Amino acid sequence: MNSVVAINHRARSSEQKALRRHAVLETAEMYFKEVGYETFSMAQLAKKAGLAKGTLYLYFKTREELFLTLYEQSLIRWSQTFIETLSNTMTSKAYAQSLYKTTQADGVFLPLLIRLEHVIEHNVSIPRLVESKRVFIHQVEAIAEVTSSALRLNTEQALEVVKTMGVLLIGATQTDQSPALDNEELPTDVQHLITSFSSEPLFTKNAARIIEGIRAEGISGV
Amino acid sequence: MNSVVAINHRARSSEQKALRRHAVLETAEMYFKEVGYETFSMAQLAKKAGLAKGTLYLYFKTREELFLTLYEQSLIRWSQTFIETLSNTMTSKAYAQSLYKTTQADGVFLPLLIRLEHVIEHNVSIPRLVESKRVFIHQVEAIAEVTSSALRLNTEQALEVVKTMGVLLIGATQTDQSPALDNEELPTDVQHLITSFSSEPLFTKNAARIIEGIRAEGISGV
DNA sequence: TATATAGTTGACCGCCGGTCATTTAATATT
DNA sequence: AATATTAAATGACCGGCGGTCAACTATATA
Repeated sequence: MNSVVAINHRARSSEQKALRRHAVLETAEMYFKEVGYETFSMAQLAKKAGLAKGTLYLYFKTREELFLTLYEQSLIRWSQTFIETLSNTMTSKAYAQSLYKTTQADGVFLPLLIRLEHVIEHNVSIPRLVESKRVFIHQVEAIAEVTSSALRLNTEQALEVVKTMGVLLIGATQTDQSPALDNEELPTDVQHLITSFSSEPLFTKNAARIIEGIRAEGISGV
Repeated sequence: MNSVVAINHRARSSEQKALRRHAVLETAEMYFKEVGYETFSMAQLAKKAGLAKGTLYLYFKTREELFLTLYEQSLIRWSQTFIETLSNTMTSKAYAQSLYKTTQADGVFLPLLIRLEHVIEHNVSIPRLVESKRVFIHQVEAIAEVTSSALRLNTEQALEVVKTMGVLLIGATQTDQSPALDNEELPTDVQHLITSFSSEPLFTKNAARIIEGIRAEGISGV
């Protein structure tokens, strides 16, 4: 039940506070993976972390600032993982597949990315938002640099690819968020619709089209 | 305050009930345009509609079923508008621009589309969900048919274009959902980021790339 | 006018995110 | 060792949420 193992009693030094904050984030991530964004409650998190609800608000101003922190962590974590999968010469398809696969493997990144702009950012202080955007800029630039050599594009093109992949990813994985209707309670026409919106081919096919489009524009000088 | 003009007293016939339901939906749409999805409350809606809260639940099982209905209405409305803008021979760019412009013009369609799969569909009965999916299928097919002649693509290609445009639209307009920070309280690097994610060029550029990609695949027989 | 039917109501429920006076553990001072 | 000081932690409390349902009452019928 109690996931706060680092500190048993009061956190006094800033070091101890950082540890406690970290422990809360770990518990929150586990809990989030269990129940998802909408069901996640601060009272439940407090219980799971072995703290009182009020204590959570000593470490995070709002529920959304907590989620923004989780998002940042997952963005950084995923970026590193993705970059490690990139080699010096790749096809657009291989690039897109690796991007898709690594985002899917991280159980936190995509669900938070999808909710970032229309939910999470709306209950967060402006300085905190600015800080988060800067983390985003930094990660995008890091990915763009490796993308440049992976796909043999100039810096500008690589940057556009990375930004566009993010956009496409959000759109393509939207369908994965539908309620799980494992059983065969759906009529065949609707089942067919759902399979035709399968996110994996939807993403990889169009990612390749976009990358090739950007590459072609670079050649012709558009 | 009271937007229910059609019926002053009890709705007894199924006709009157339909009228009242319709009046509630109209009030809900106005109210939604005012405050958006997260702030929208059933108690406030009841007040604005001049009804008791409990009465709303005679016409809609849940808040989400109400939103699903608003979404369906806006989908149908937008589809018709969009189809009317299509001519028999268009460039990919003109097609994409018209699609973008018409969705932006409808203040309800996009905000609900974005929340459809990960919020709205999760508190809705399965029969109602199936019904909604069928409306979606029908609209997609109608748009695909006109798209086919507008972009000179075969049926299959046109269908893929329409589905993909939806995905891209959701991704590209994500940034528009960020909190409005009109003033100059943001540092220039973050401002630059935001403008570089401007949804209009993001959508139209990549829409054109994807359409041309699909067209090219058709020619080469991929 | 009396009765039956069914549309409407709003007090009520459990739970939410968030607050803050109070408690109390850990440190500093004597 | 005893005491004073500090601030981390607490949890009762707040307003508001989506949703429910016994009671009420407007209307149609007899």
